[in-house]
Amino acid sequence: MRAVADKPTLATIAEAAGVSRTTVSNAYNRPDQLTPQLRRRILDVARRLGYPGPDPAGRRLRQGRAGAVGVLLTERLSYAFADSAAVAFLEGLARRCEDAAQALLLLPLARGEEGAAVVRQAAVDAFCLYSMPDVHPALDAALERRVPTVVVDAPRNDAATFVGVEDRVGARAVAEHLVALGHRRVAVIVPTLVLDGREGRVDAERLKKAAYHVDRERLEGVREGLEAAGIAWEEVAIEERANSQEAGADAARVLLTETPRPTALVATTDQLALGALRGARELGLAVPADVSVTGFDDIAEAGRSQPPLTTVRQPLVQKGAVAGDRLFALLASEPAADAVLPVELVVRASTARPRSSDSGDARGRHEG
Amino acid sequence: MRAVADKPTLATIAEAAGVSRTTVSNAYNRPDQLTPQLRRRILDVARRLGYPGPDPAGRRLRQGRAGAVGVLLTERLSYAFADSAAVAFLEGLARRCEDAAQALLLLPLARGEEGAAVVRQAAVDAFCLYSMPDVHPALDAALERRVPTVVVDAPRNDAATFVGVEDRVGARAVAEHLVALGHRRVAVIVPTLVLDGREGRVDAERLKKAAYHVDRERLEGVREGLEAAGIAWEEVAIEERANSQEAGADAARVLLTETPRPTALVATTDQLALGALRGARELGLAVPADVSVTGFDDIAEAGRSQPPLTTVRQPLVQKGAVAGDRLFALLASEPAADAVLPVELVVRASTARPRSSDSGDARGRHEG
DNA sequence: TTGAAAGCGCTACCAG
DNA sequence: CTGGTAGCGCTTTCAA
Repeated sequence: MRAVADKPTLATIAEAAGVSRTTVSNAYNRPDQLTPQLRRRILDVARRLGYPGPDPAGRRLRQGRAGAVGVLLTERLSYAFADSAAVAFLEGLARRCEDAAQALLLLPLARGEEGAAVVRQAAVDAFCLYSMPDVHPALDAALERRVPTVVVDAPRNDAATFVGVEDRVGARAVAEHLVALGHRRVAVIVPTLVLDGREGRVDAERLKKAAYHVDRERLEGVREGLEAAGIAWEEVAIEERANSQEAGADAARVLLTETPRPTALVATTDQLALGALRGARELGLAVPADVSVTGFDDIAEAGRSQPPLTTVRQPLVQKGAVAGDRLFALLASEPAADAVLPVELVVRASTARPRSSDSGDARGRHEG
Repeated sequence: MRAVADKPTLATIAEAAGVSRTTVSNAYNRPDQLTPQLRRRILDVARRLGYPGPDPAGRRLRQGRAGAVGVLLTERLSYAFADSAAVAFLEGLARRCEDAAQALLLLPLARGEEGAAVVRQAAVDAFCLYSMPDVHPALDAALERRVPTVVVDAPRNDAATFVGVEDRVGARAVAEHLVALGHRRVAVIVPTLVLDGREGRVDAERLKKAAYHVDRERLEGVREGLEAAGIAWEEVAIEERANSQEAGADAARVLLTETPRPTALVATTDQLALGALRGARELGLAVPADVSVTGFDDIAEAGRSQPPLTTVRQPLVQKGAVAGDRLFALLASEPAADAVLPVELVVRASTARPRSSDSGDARGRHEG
């Protein structure tokens, strides 16, 4: 007497239906290989015994394909969902996955060895690494798996196809735009540069430790744009904050209550910029009359804020779609070239000439 | 001579290192079971041979656990990422998954048999079904898997734990709020009710076909609130649109150019309501002076719009976290009771008394 | 159209 | 601390 309590398997059904395991398997996966009546009979037996269909684990092992793409997002998975840019990227990637009937395995990214273990054990055919820090155990673990891998934004790696945007070009364009308007006293707000999550003023040493390629590029772009106009980078105040609107507002409050007050705030993400807009308003400052504010990314909300945000548009959804294209090309053993997508300065109403009394930075020198 | 080109497996490494497969396995999974030197030697051999570590598929089969939770989102996966409410839900769910070191397998939801196949083949330990239509092949496929399952929002099912919110209560509160302000001519905007994606005016027949429990509940709540004030439900105009701001603006333009013009627009999602705000503005109508607008969900943007949106707050992130709690309780063979989370009417600046000339619906009768 | 045999790559168990 | 054995549940030949 066999134990009825055991979970039924293909063999259970085969025996109960008086056919071979092959036939049961075919009933599920190749309906054309057996008569409809037999198929029906087998499926009925399966239902009666509570058989949930062929166990994916067995099939996976046998077929050698997982049917899923692994995704590593920046750092904490839950943070990614609070970041419009990451979500828009996922939207694009998901479109391609839908077309290919592939699932998206989002991996939780614990710091340290544990995070690496999750990646090593992930049942995936490929990896998509989105905006990861330069060094991270999970990153190495993914690369060691030697499956087709696409890196989005960072870090660039010989073993993986790269998809990114012209971060530096965009940031420089923002700086040049402000300079052209006559701004000389510019302050910068960036998302936390290092995994320690520290917030506050960024000094040269801290800058060197910046863990994300994207942050470094955008800062470098701003620097190029300002220095080209003869503005000393060392004197530009940089505040780092968690990448949220609340934090952006806080950074703006800090920067805008310093003397001399900056005439322009360059945030390297729209989230921070939208927060800065609010922070300025809370101080009773008008944007752009009292202070100009710029962002980066052009998330949907950037075009709807009051005032609408001057920012750098990067094709977020398209970036996800391109990453998906590259991934599936790789999976099909086709070549997948790196892609660097163009950005575009979008001038809206959050930037304007500084008040004439504010232009130049002479007063700043006096008070400094 | 064995083919060197073959992908290395545990056995390959074991042979090359002159140890058993067990020992190699232990080197990866139970470092404390062998001397550091031996472990190091084995790992070196593995690296040299390009062995990417134990294949997850084999382990899965052996251990019987997948290490992932399957998620089915509404309809198209890519649409979900464009829906702030769904994204906030995912944020909450992701938090719990991180804590449990479980991955999130997002399944692409093709219509028809193909969609069901994806679900049947998904390597997961549990399912979370988020706001699915009443009938969908993938839904049945998930339930047939007989793994722990949590249904969020809909459809309620005996085989799964339910997590939802007081949709009807919230919608009724909105209607009562408007009625209390003196509104009599109210029009409604809902997301597309049926999977055919049709947009436009909703008649009684169409209403009966509504595929989503949430939509039905919210409409029912509005109806209750209006009828309690003696407003005839049959005369309330209902427009259905894709759940985007653009579509909401379009619906508002249609409704607000009809005669008599409604004095209040009730949208059953914030996305639609935010669009309606814009639609009204584009017609040169002031909110709330000329027309009141309400939403549902209280997504982040609802508090930042111009004017800030009167809406019903549902705890989106918390809903995801609770779903995760239930899921992991189920996985631990613990009881997991249904949860219906409370909602709260949040009155902001998008609602006000109608102009005195507009109050009552007498004029409407004349013109109709 | 059906069935028998042969593993896919791994880990749990138990004996040394 | 190490190794041999025995499957996990499935699909894919190939032969009948």
